[in-house]
Amino acid sequence: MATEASEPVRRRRHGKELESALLAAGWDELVEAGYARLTMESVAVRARTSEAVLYRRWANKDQLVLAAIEHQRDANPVALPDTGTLRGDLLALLTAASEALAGFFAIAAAAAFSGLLVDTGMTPAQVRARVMGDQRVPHTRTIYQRAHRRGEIDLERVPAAVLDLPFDLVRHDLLMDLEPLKPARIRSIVDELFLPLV
Amino acid sequence: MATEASEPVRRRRHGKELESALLAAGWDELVEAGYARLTMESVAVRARTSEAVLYRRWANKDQLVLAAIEHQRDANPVALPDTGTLRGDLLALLTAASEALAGFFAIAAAAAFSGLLVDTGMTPAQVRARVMGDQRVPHTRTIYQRAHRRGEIDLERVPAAVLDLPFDLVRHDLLMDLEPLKPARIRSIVDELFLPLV
DNA sequence: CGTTCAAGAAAGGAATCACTTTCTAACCAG
DNA sequence: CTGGTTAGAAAGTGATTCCTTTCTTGAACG
Repeated sequence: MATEASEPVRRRRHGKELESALLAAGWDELVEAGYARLTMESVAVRARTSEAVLYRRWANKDQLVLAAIEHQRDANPVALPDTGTLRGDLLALLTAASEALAGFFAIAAAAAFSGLLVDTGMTPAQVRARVMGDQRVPHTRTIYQRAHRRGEIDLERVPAAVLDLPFDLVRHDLLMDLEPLKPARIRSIVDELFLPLV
Repeated sequence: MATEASEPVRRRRHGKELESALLAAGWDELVEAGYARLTMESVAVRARTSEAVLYRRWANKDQLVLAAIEHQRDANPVALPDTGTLRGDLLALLTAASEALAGFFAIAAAAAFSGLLVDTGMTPAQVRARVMGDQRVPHTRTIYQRAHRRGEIDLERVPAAVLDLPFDLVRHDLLMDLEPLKPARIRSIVDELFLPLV
C-alpha cells in the first residue's frame, strides 16, 4: 500500500537523455501549438518536468525554440544513397529528404518569421540560415559528381538552375503541403522535368 | 498661439480611408515584428489611432491579422500581360507576381503556422487556403491557353508539372528570400528550364 | 557509503498584452 | 444649425506567461 500502482516509480532522467526529451517536447509543442502559443510551462508539462529544468539549459524561450529546431534537424539525417545511376540516386535522395524534412521547413520558417529572435539583433536572413542549417539538402553535390564521373552528365554544360531544380521543387512542395511528397510526384520531377534537361 | 505649428491640423479619418490605414498598419507590423510580437497597441500606434477603433471593427487580434493579410493580397492584384508570345507573357507575369507577392507568402504562411486561428477550429489547411486566397498565381491558365491557340505549345502533350514549374519556382524563391526575384533568375527559369521542356 | 550535483515540485514576482470602459470632440446627414 | 455617429484619447482590469527562487530528494561518482 505504500507505493500506489498508479505511481509508476519516479525515475529521474539525466544528461543527454533528459536533454533530448526536452528538445523533442519543444519540437512537438511547436508543431501542435505553433511558436506563439508555445509556453515554457507547456513544454515542461509535456516533458514531465518543471520550468526550472528548462531555464537551467536555455536562457529564454527563443533559445529553447532555436535549439529544438536544430535538434529536430540533426536528429533526422538524410542518408546518402548509392544506387549506381543518377536517376536511382535522385529518386532515393529526394524520397529520403522528403520524409526526413516533412514539416520541418514550414515549422522552422514559421517560427523564424513569427517573432523568433527578433530582438537578438539577428536579421531574418540570419535566423533562416541558422535554422535551415545553412545547407539546403545535403549530399546533392556528391551524387552529381559521381554521375559526372560515370559520364551520365557533363557538369560543365548543365546550368546550376537545373541541378537545383529537383531540390527546389521538393522544398516547395514540403512548404505547401507539410507532408512528404507522393512517390508519383517525385518520379514526375525526375522523369518529366529534370532528366529531359540534362 | 492657440494652434501650435507643431500640431498639424488633426484630421479625422473615416470609413474606407480609415479602414485601409488600419489594415496597412497591421500588415506592416506583421512584416516588421511578426505575428507573435504584433500587439493591438503597436498597430494602433502605427496607425495613429487607438485600440478602441480596432476593436470596433475586429473582434480580436486573429481577426485583425487575417483581415490585414487578405487586404494586402487584394490590394496588389497581378496584372494579366499580353505581349503576343508565351515567353514574353511568362516573363512579364512572373516578374509582376514576384514583385506583388514578395514577402506575402512567407508572412502569411508564418502567421498561419505560428498560432493564427488555432482555436477557431480551422485546420492549418483551411487557414492556408484562406490566406492564400485559394489561388496560386492568377492568370496562368489564360496565358497558356492563348499560347495553345497560337500554336506555340500543345496543351495536350505538355505535362501539368511543366506548366506549374515556373510558378512553383517563383513561389519557392519568394519563400526563401522574401524579396522579388532578380530578373536574371526569372530569365533562367523561363529560358533554361521551362522553354526547353515544351 | 558518503558527497555532490542536478531533477523535479511549488509558489510567486513582474511585466506584458488582449480587451473594456468612459469621455470628448470631430465629422456627416438632415 | 442640430443631432447622431464614431474617431481618438486615456485609464484600467484581468489573465497569461516569462522567469526566478527555494526546497526536497533521486541519481551519479569516487
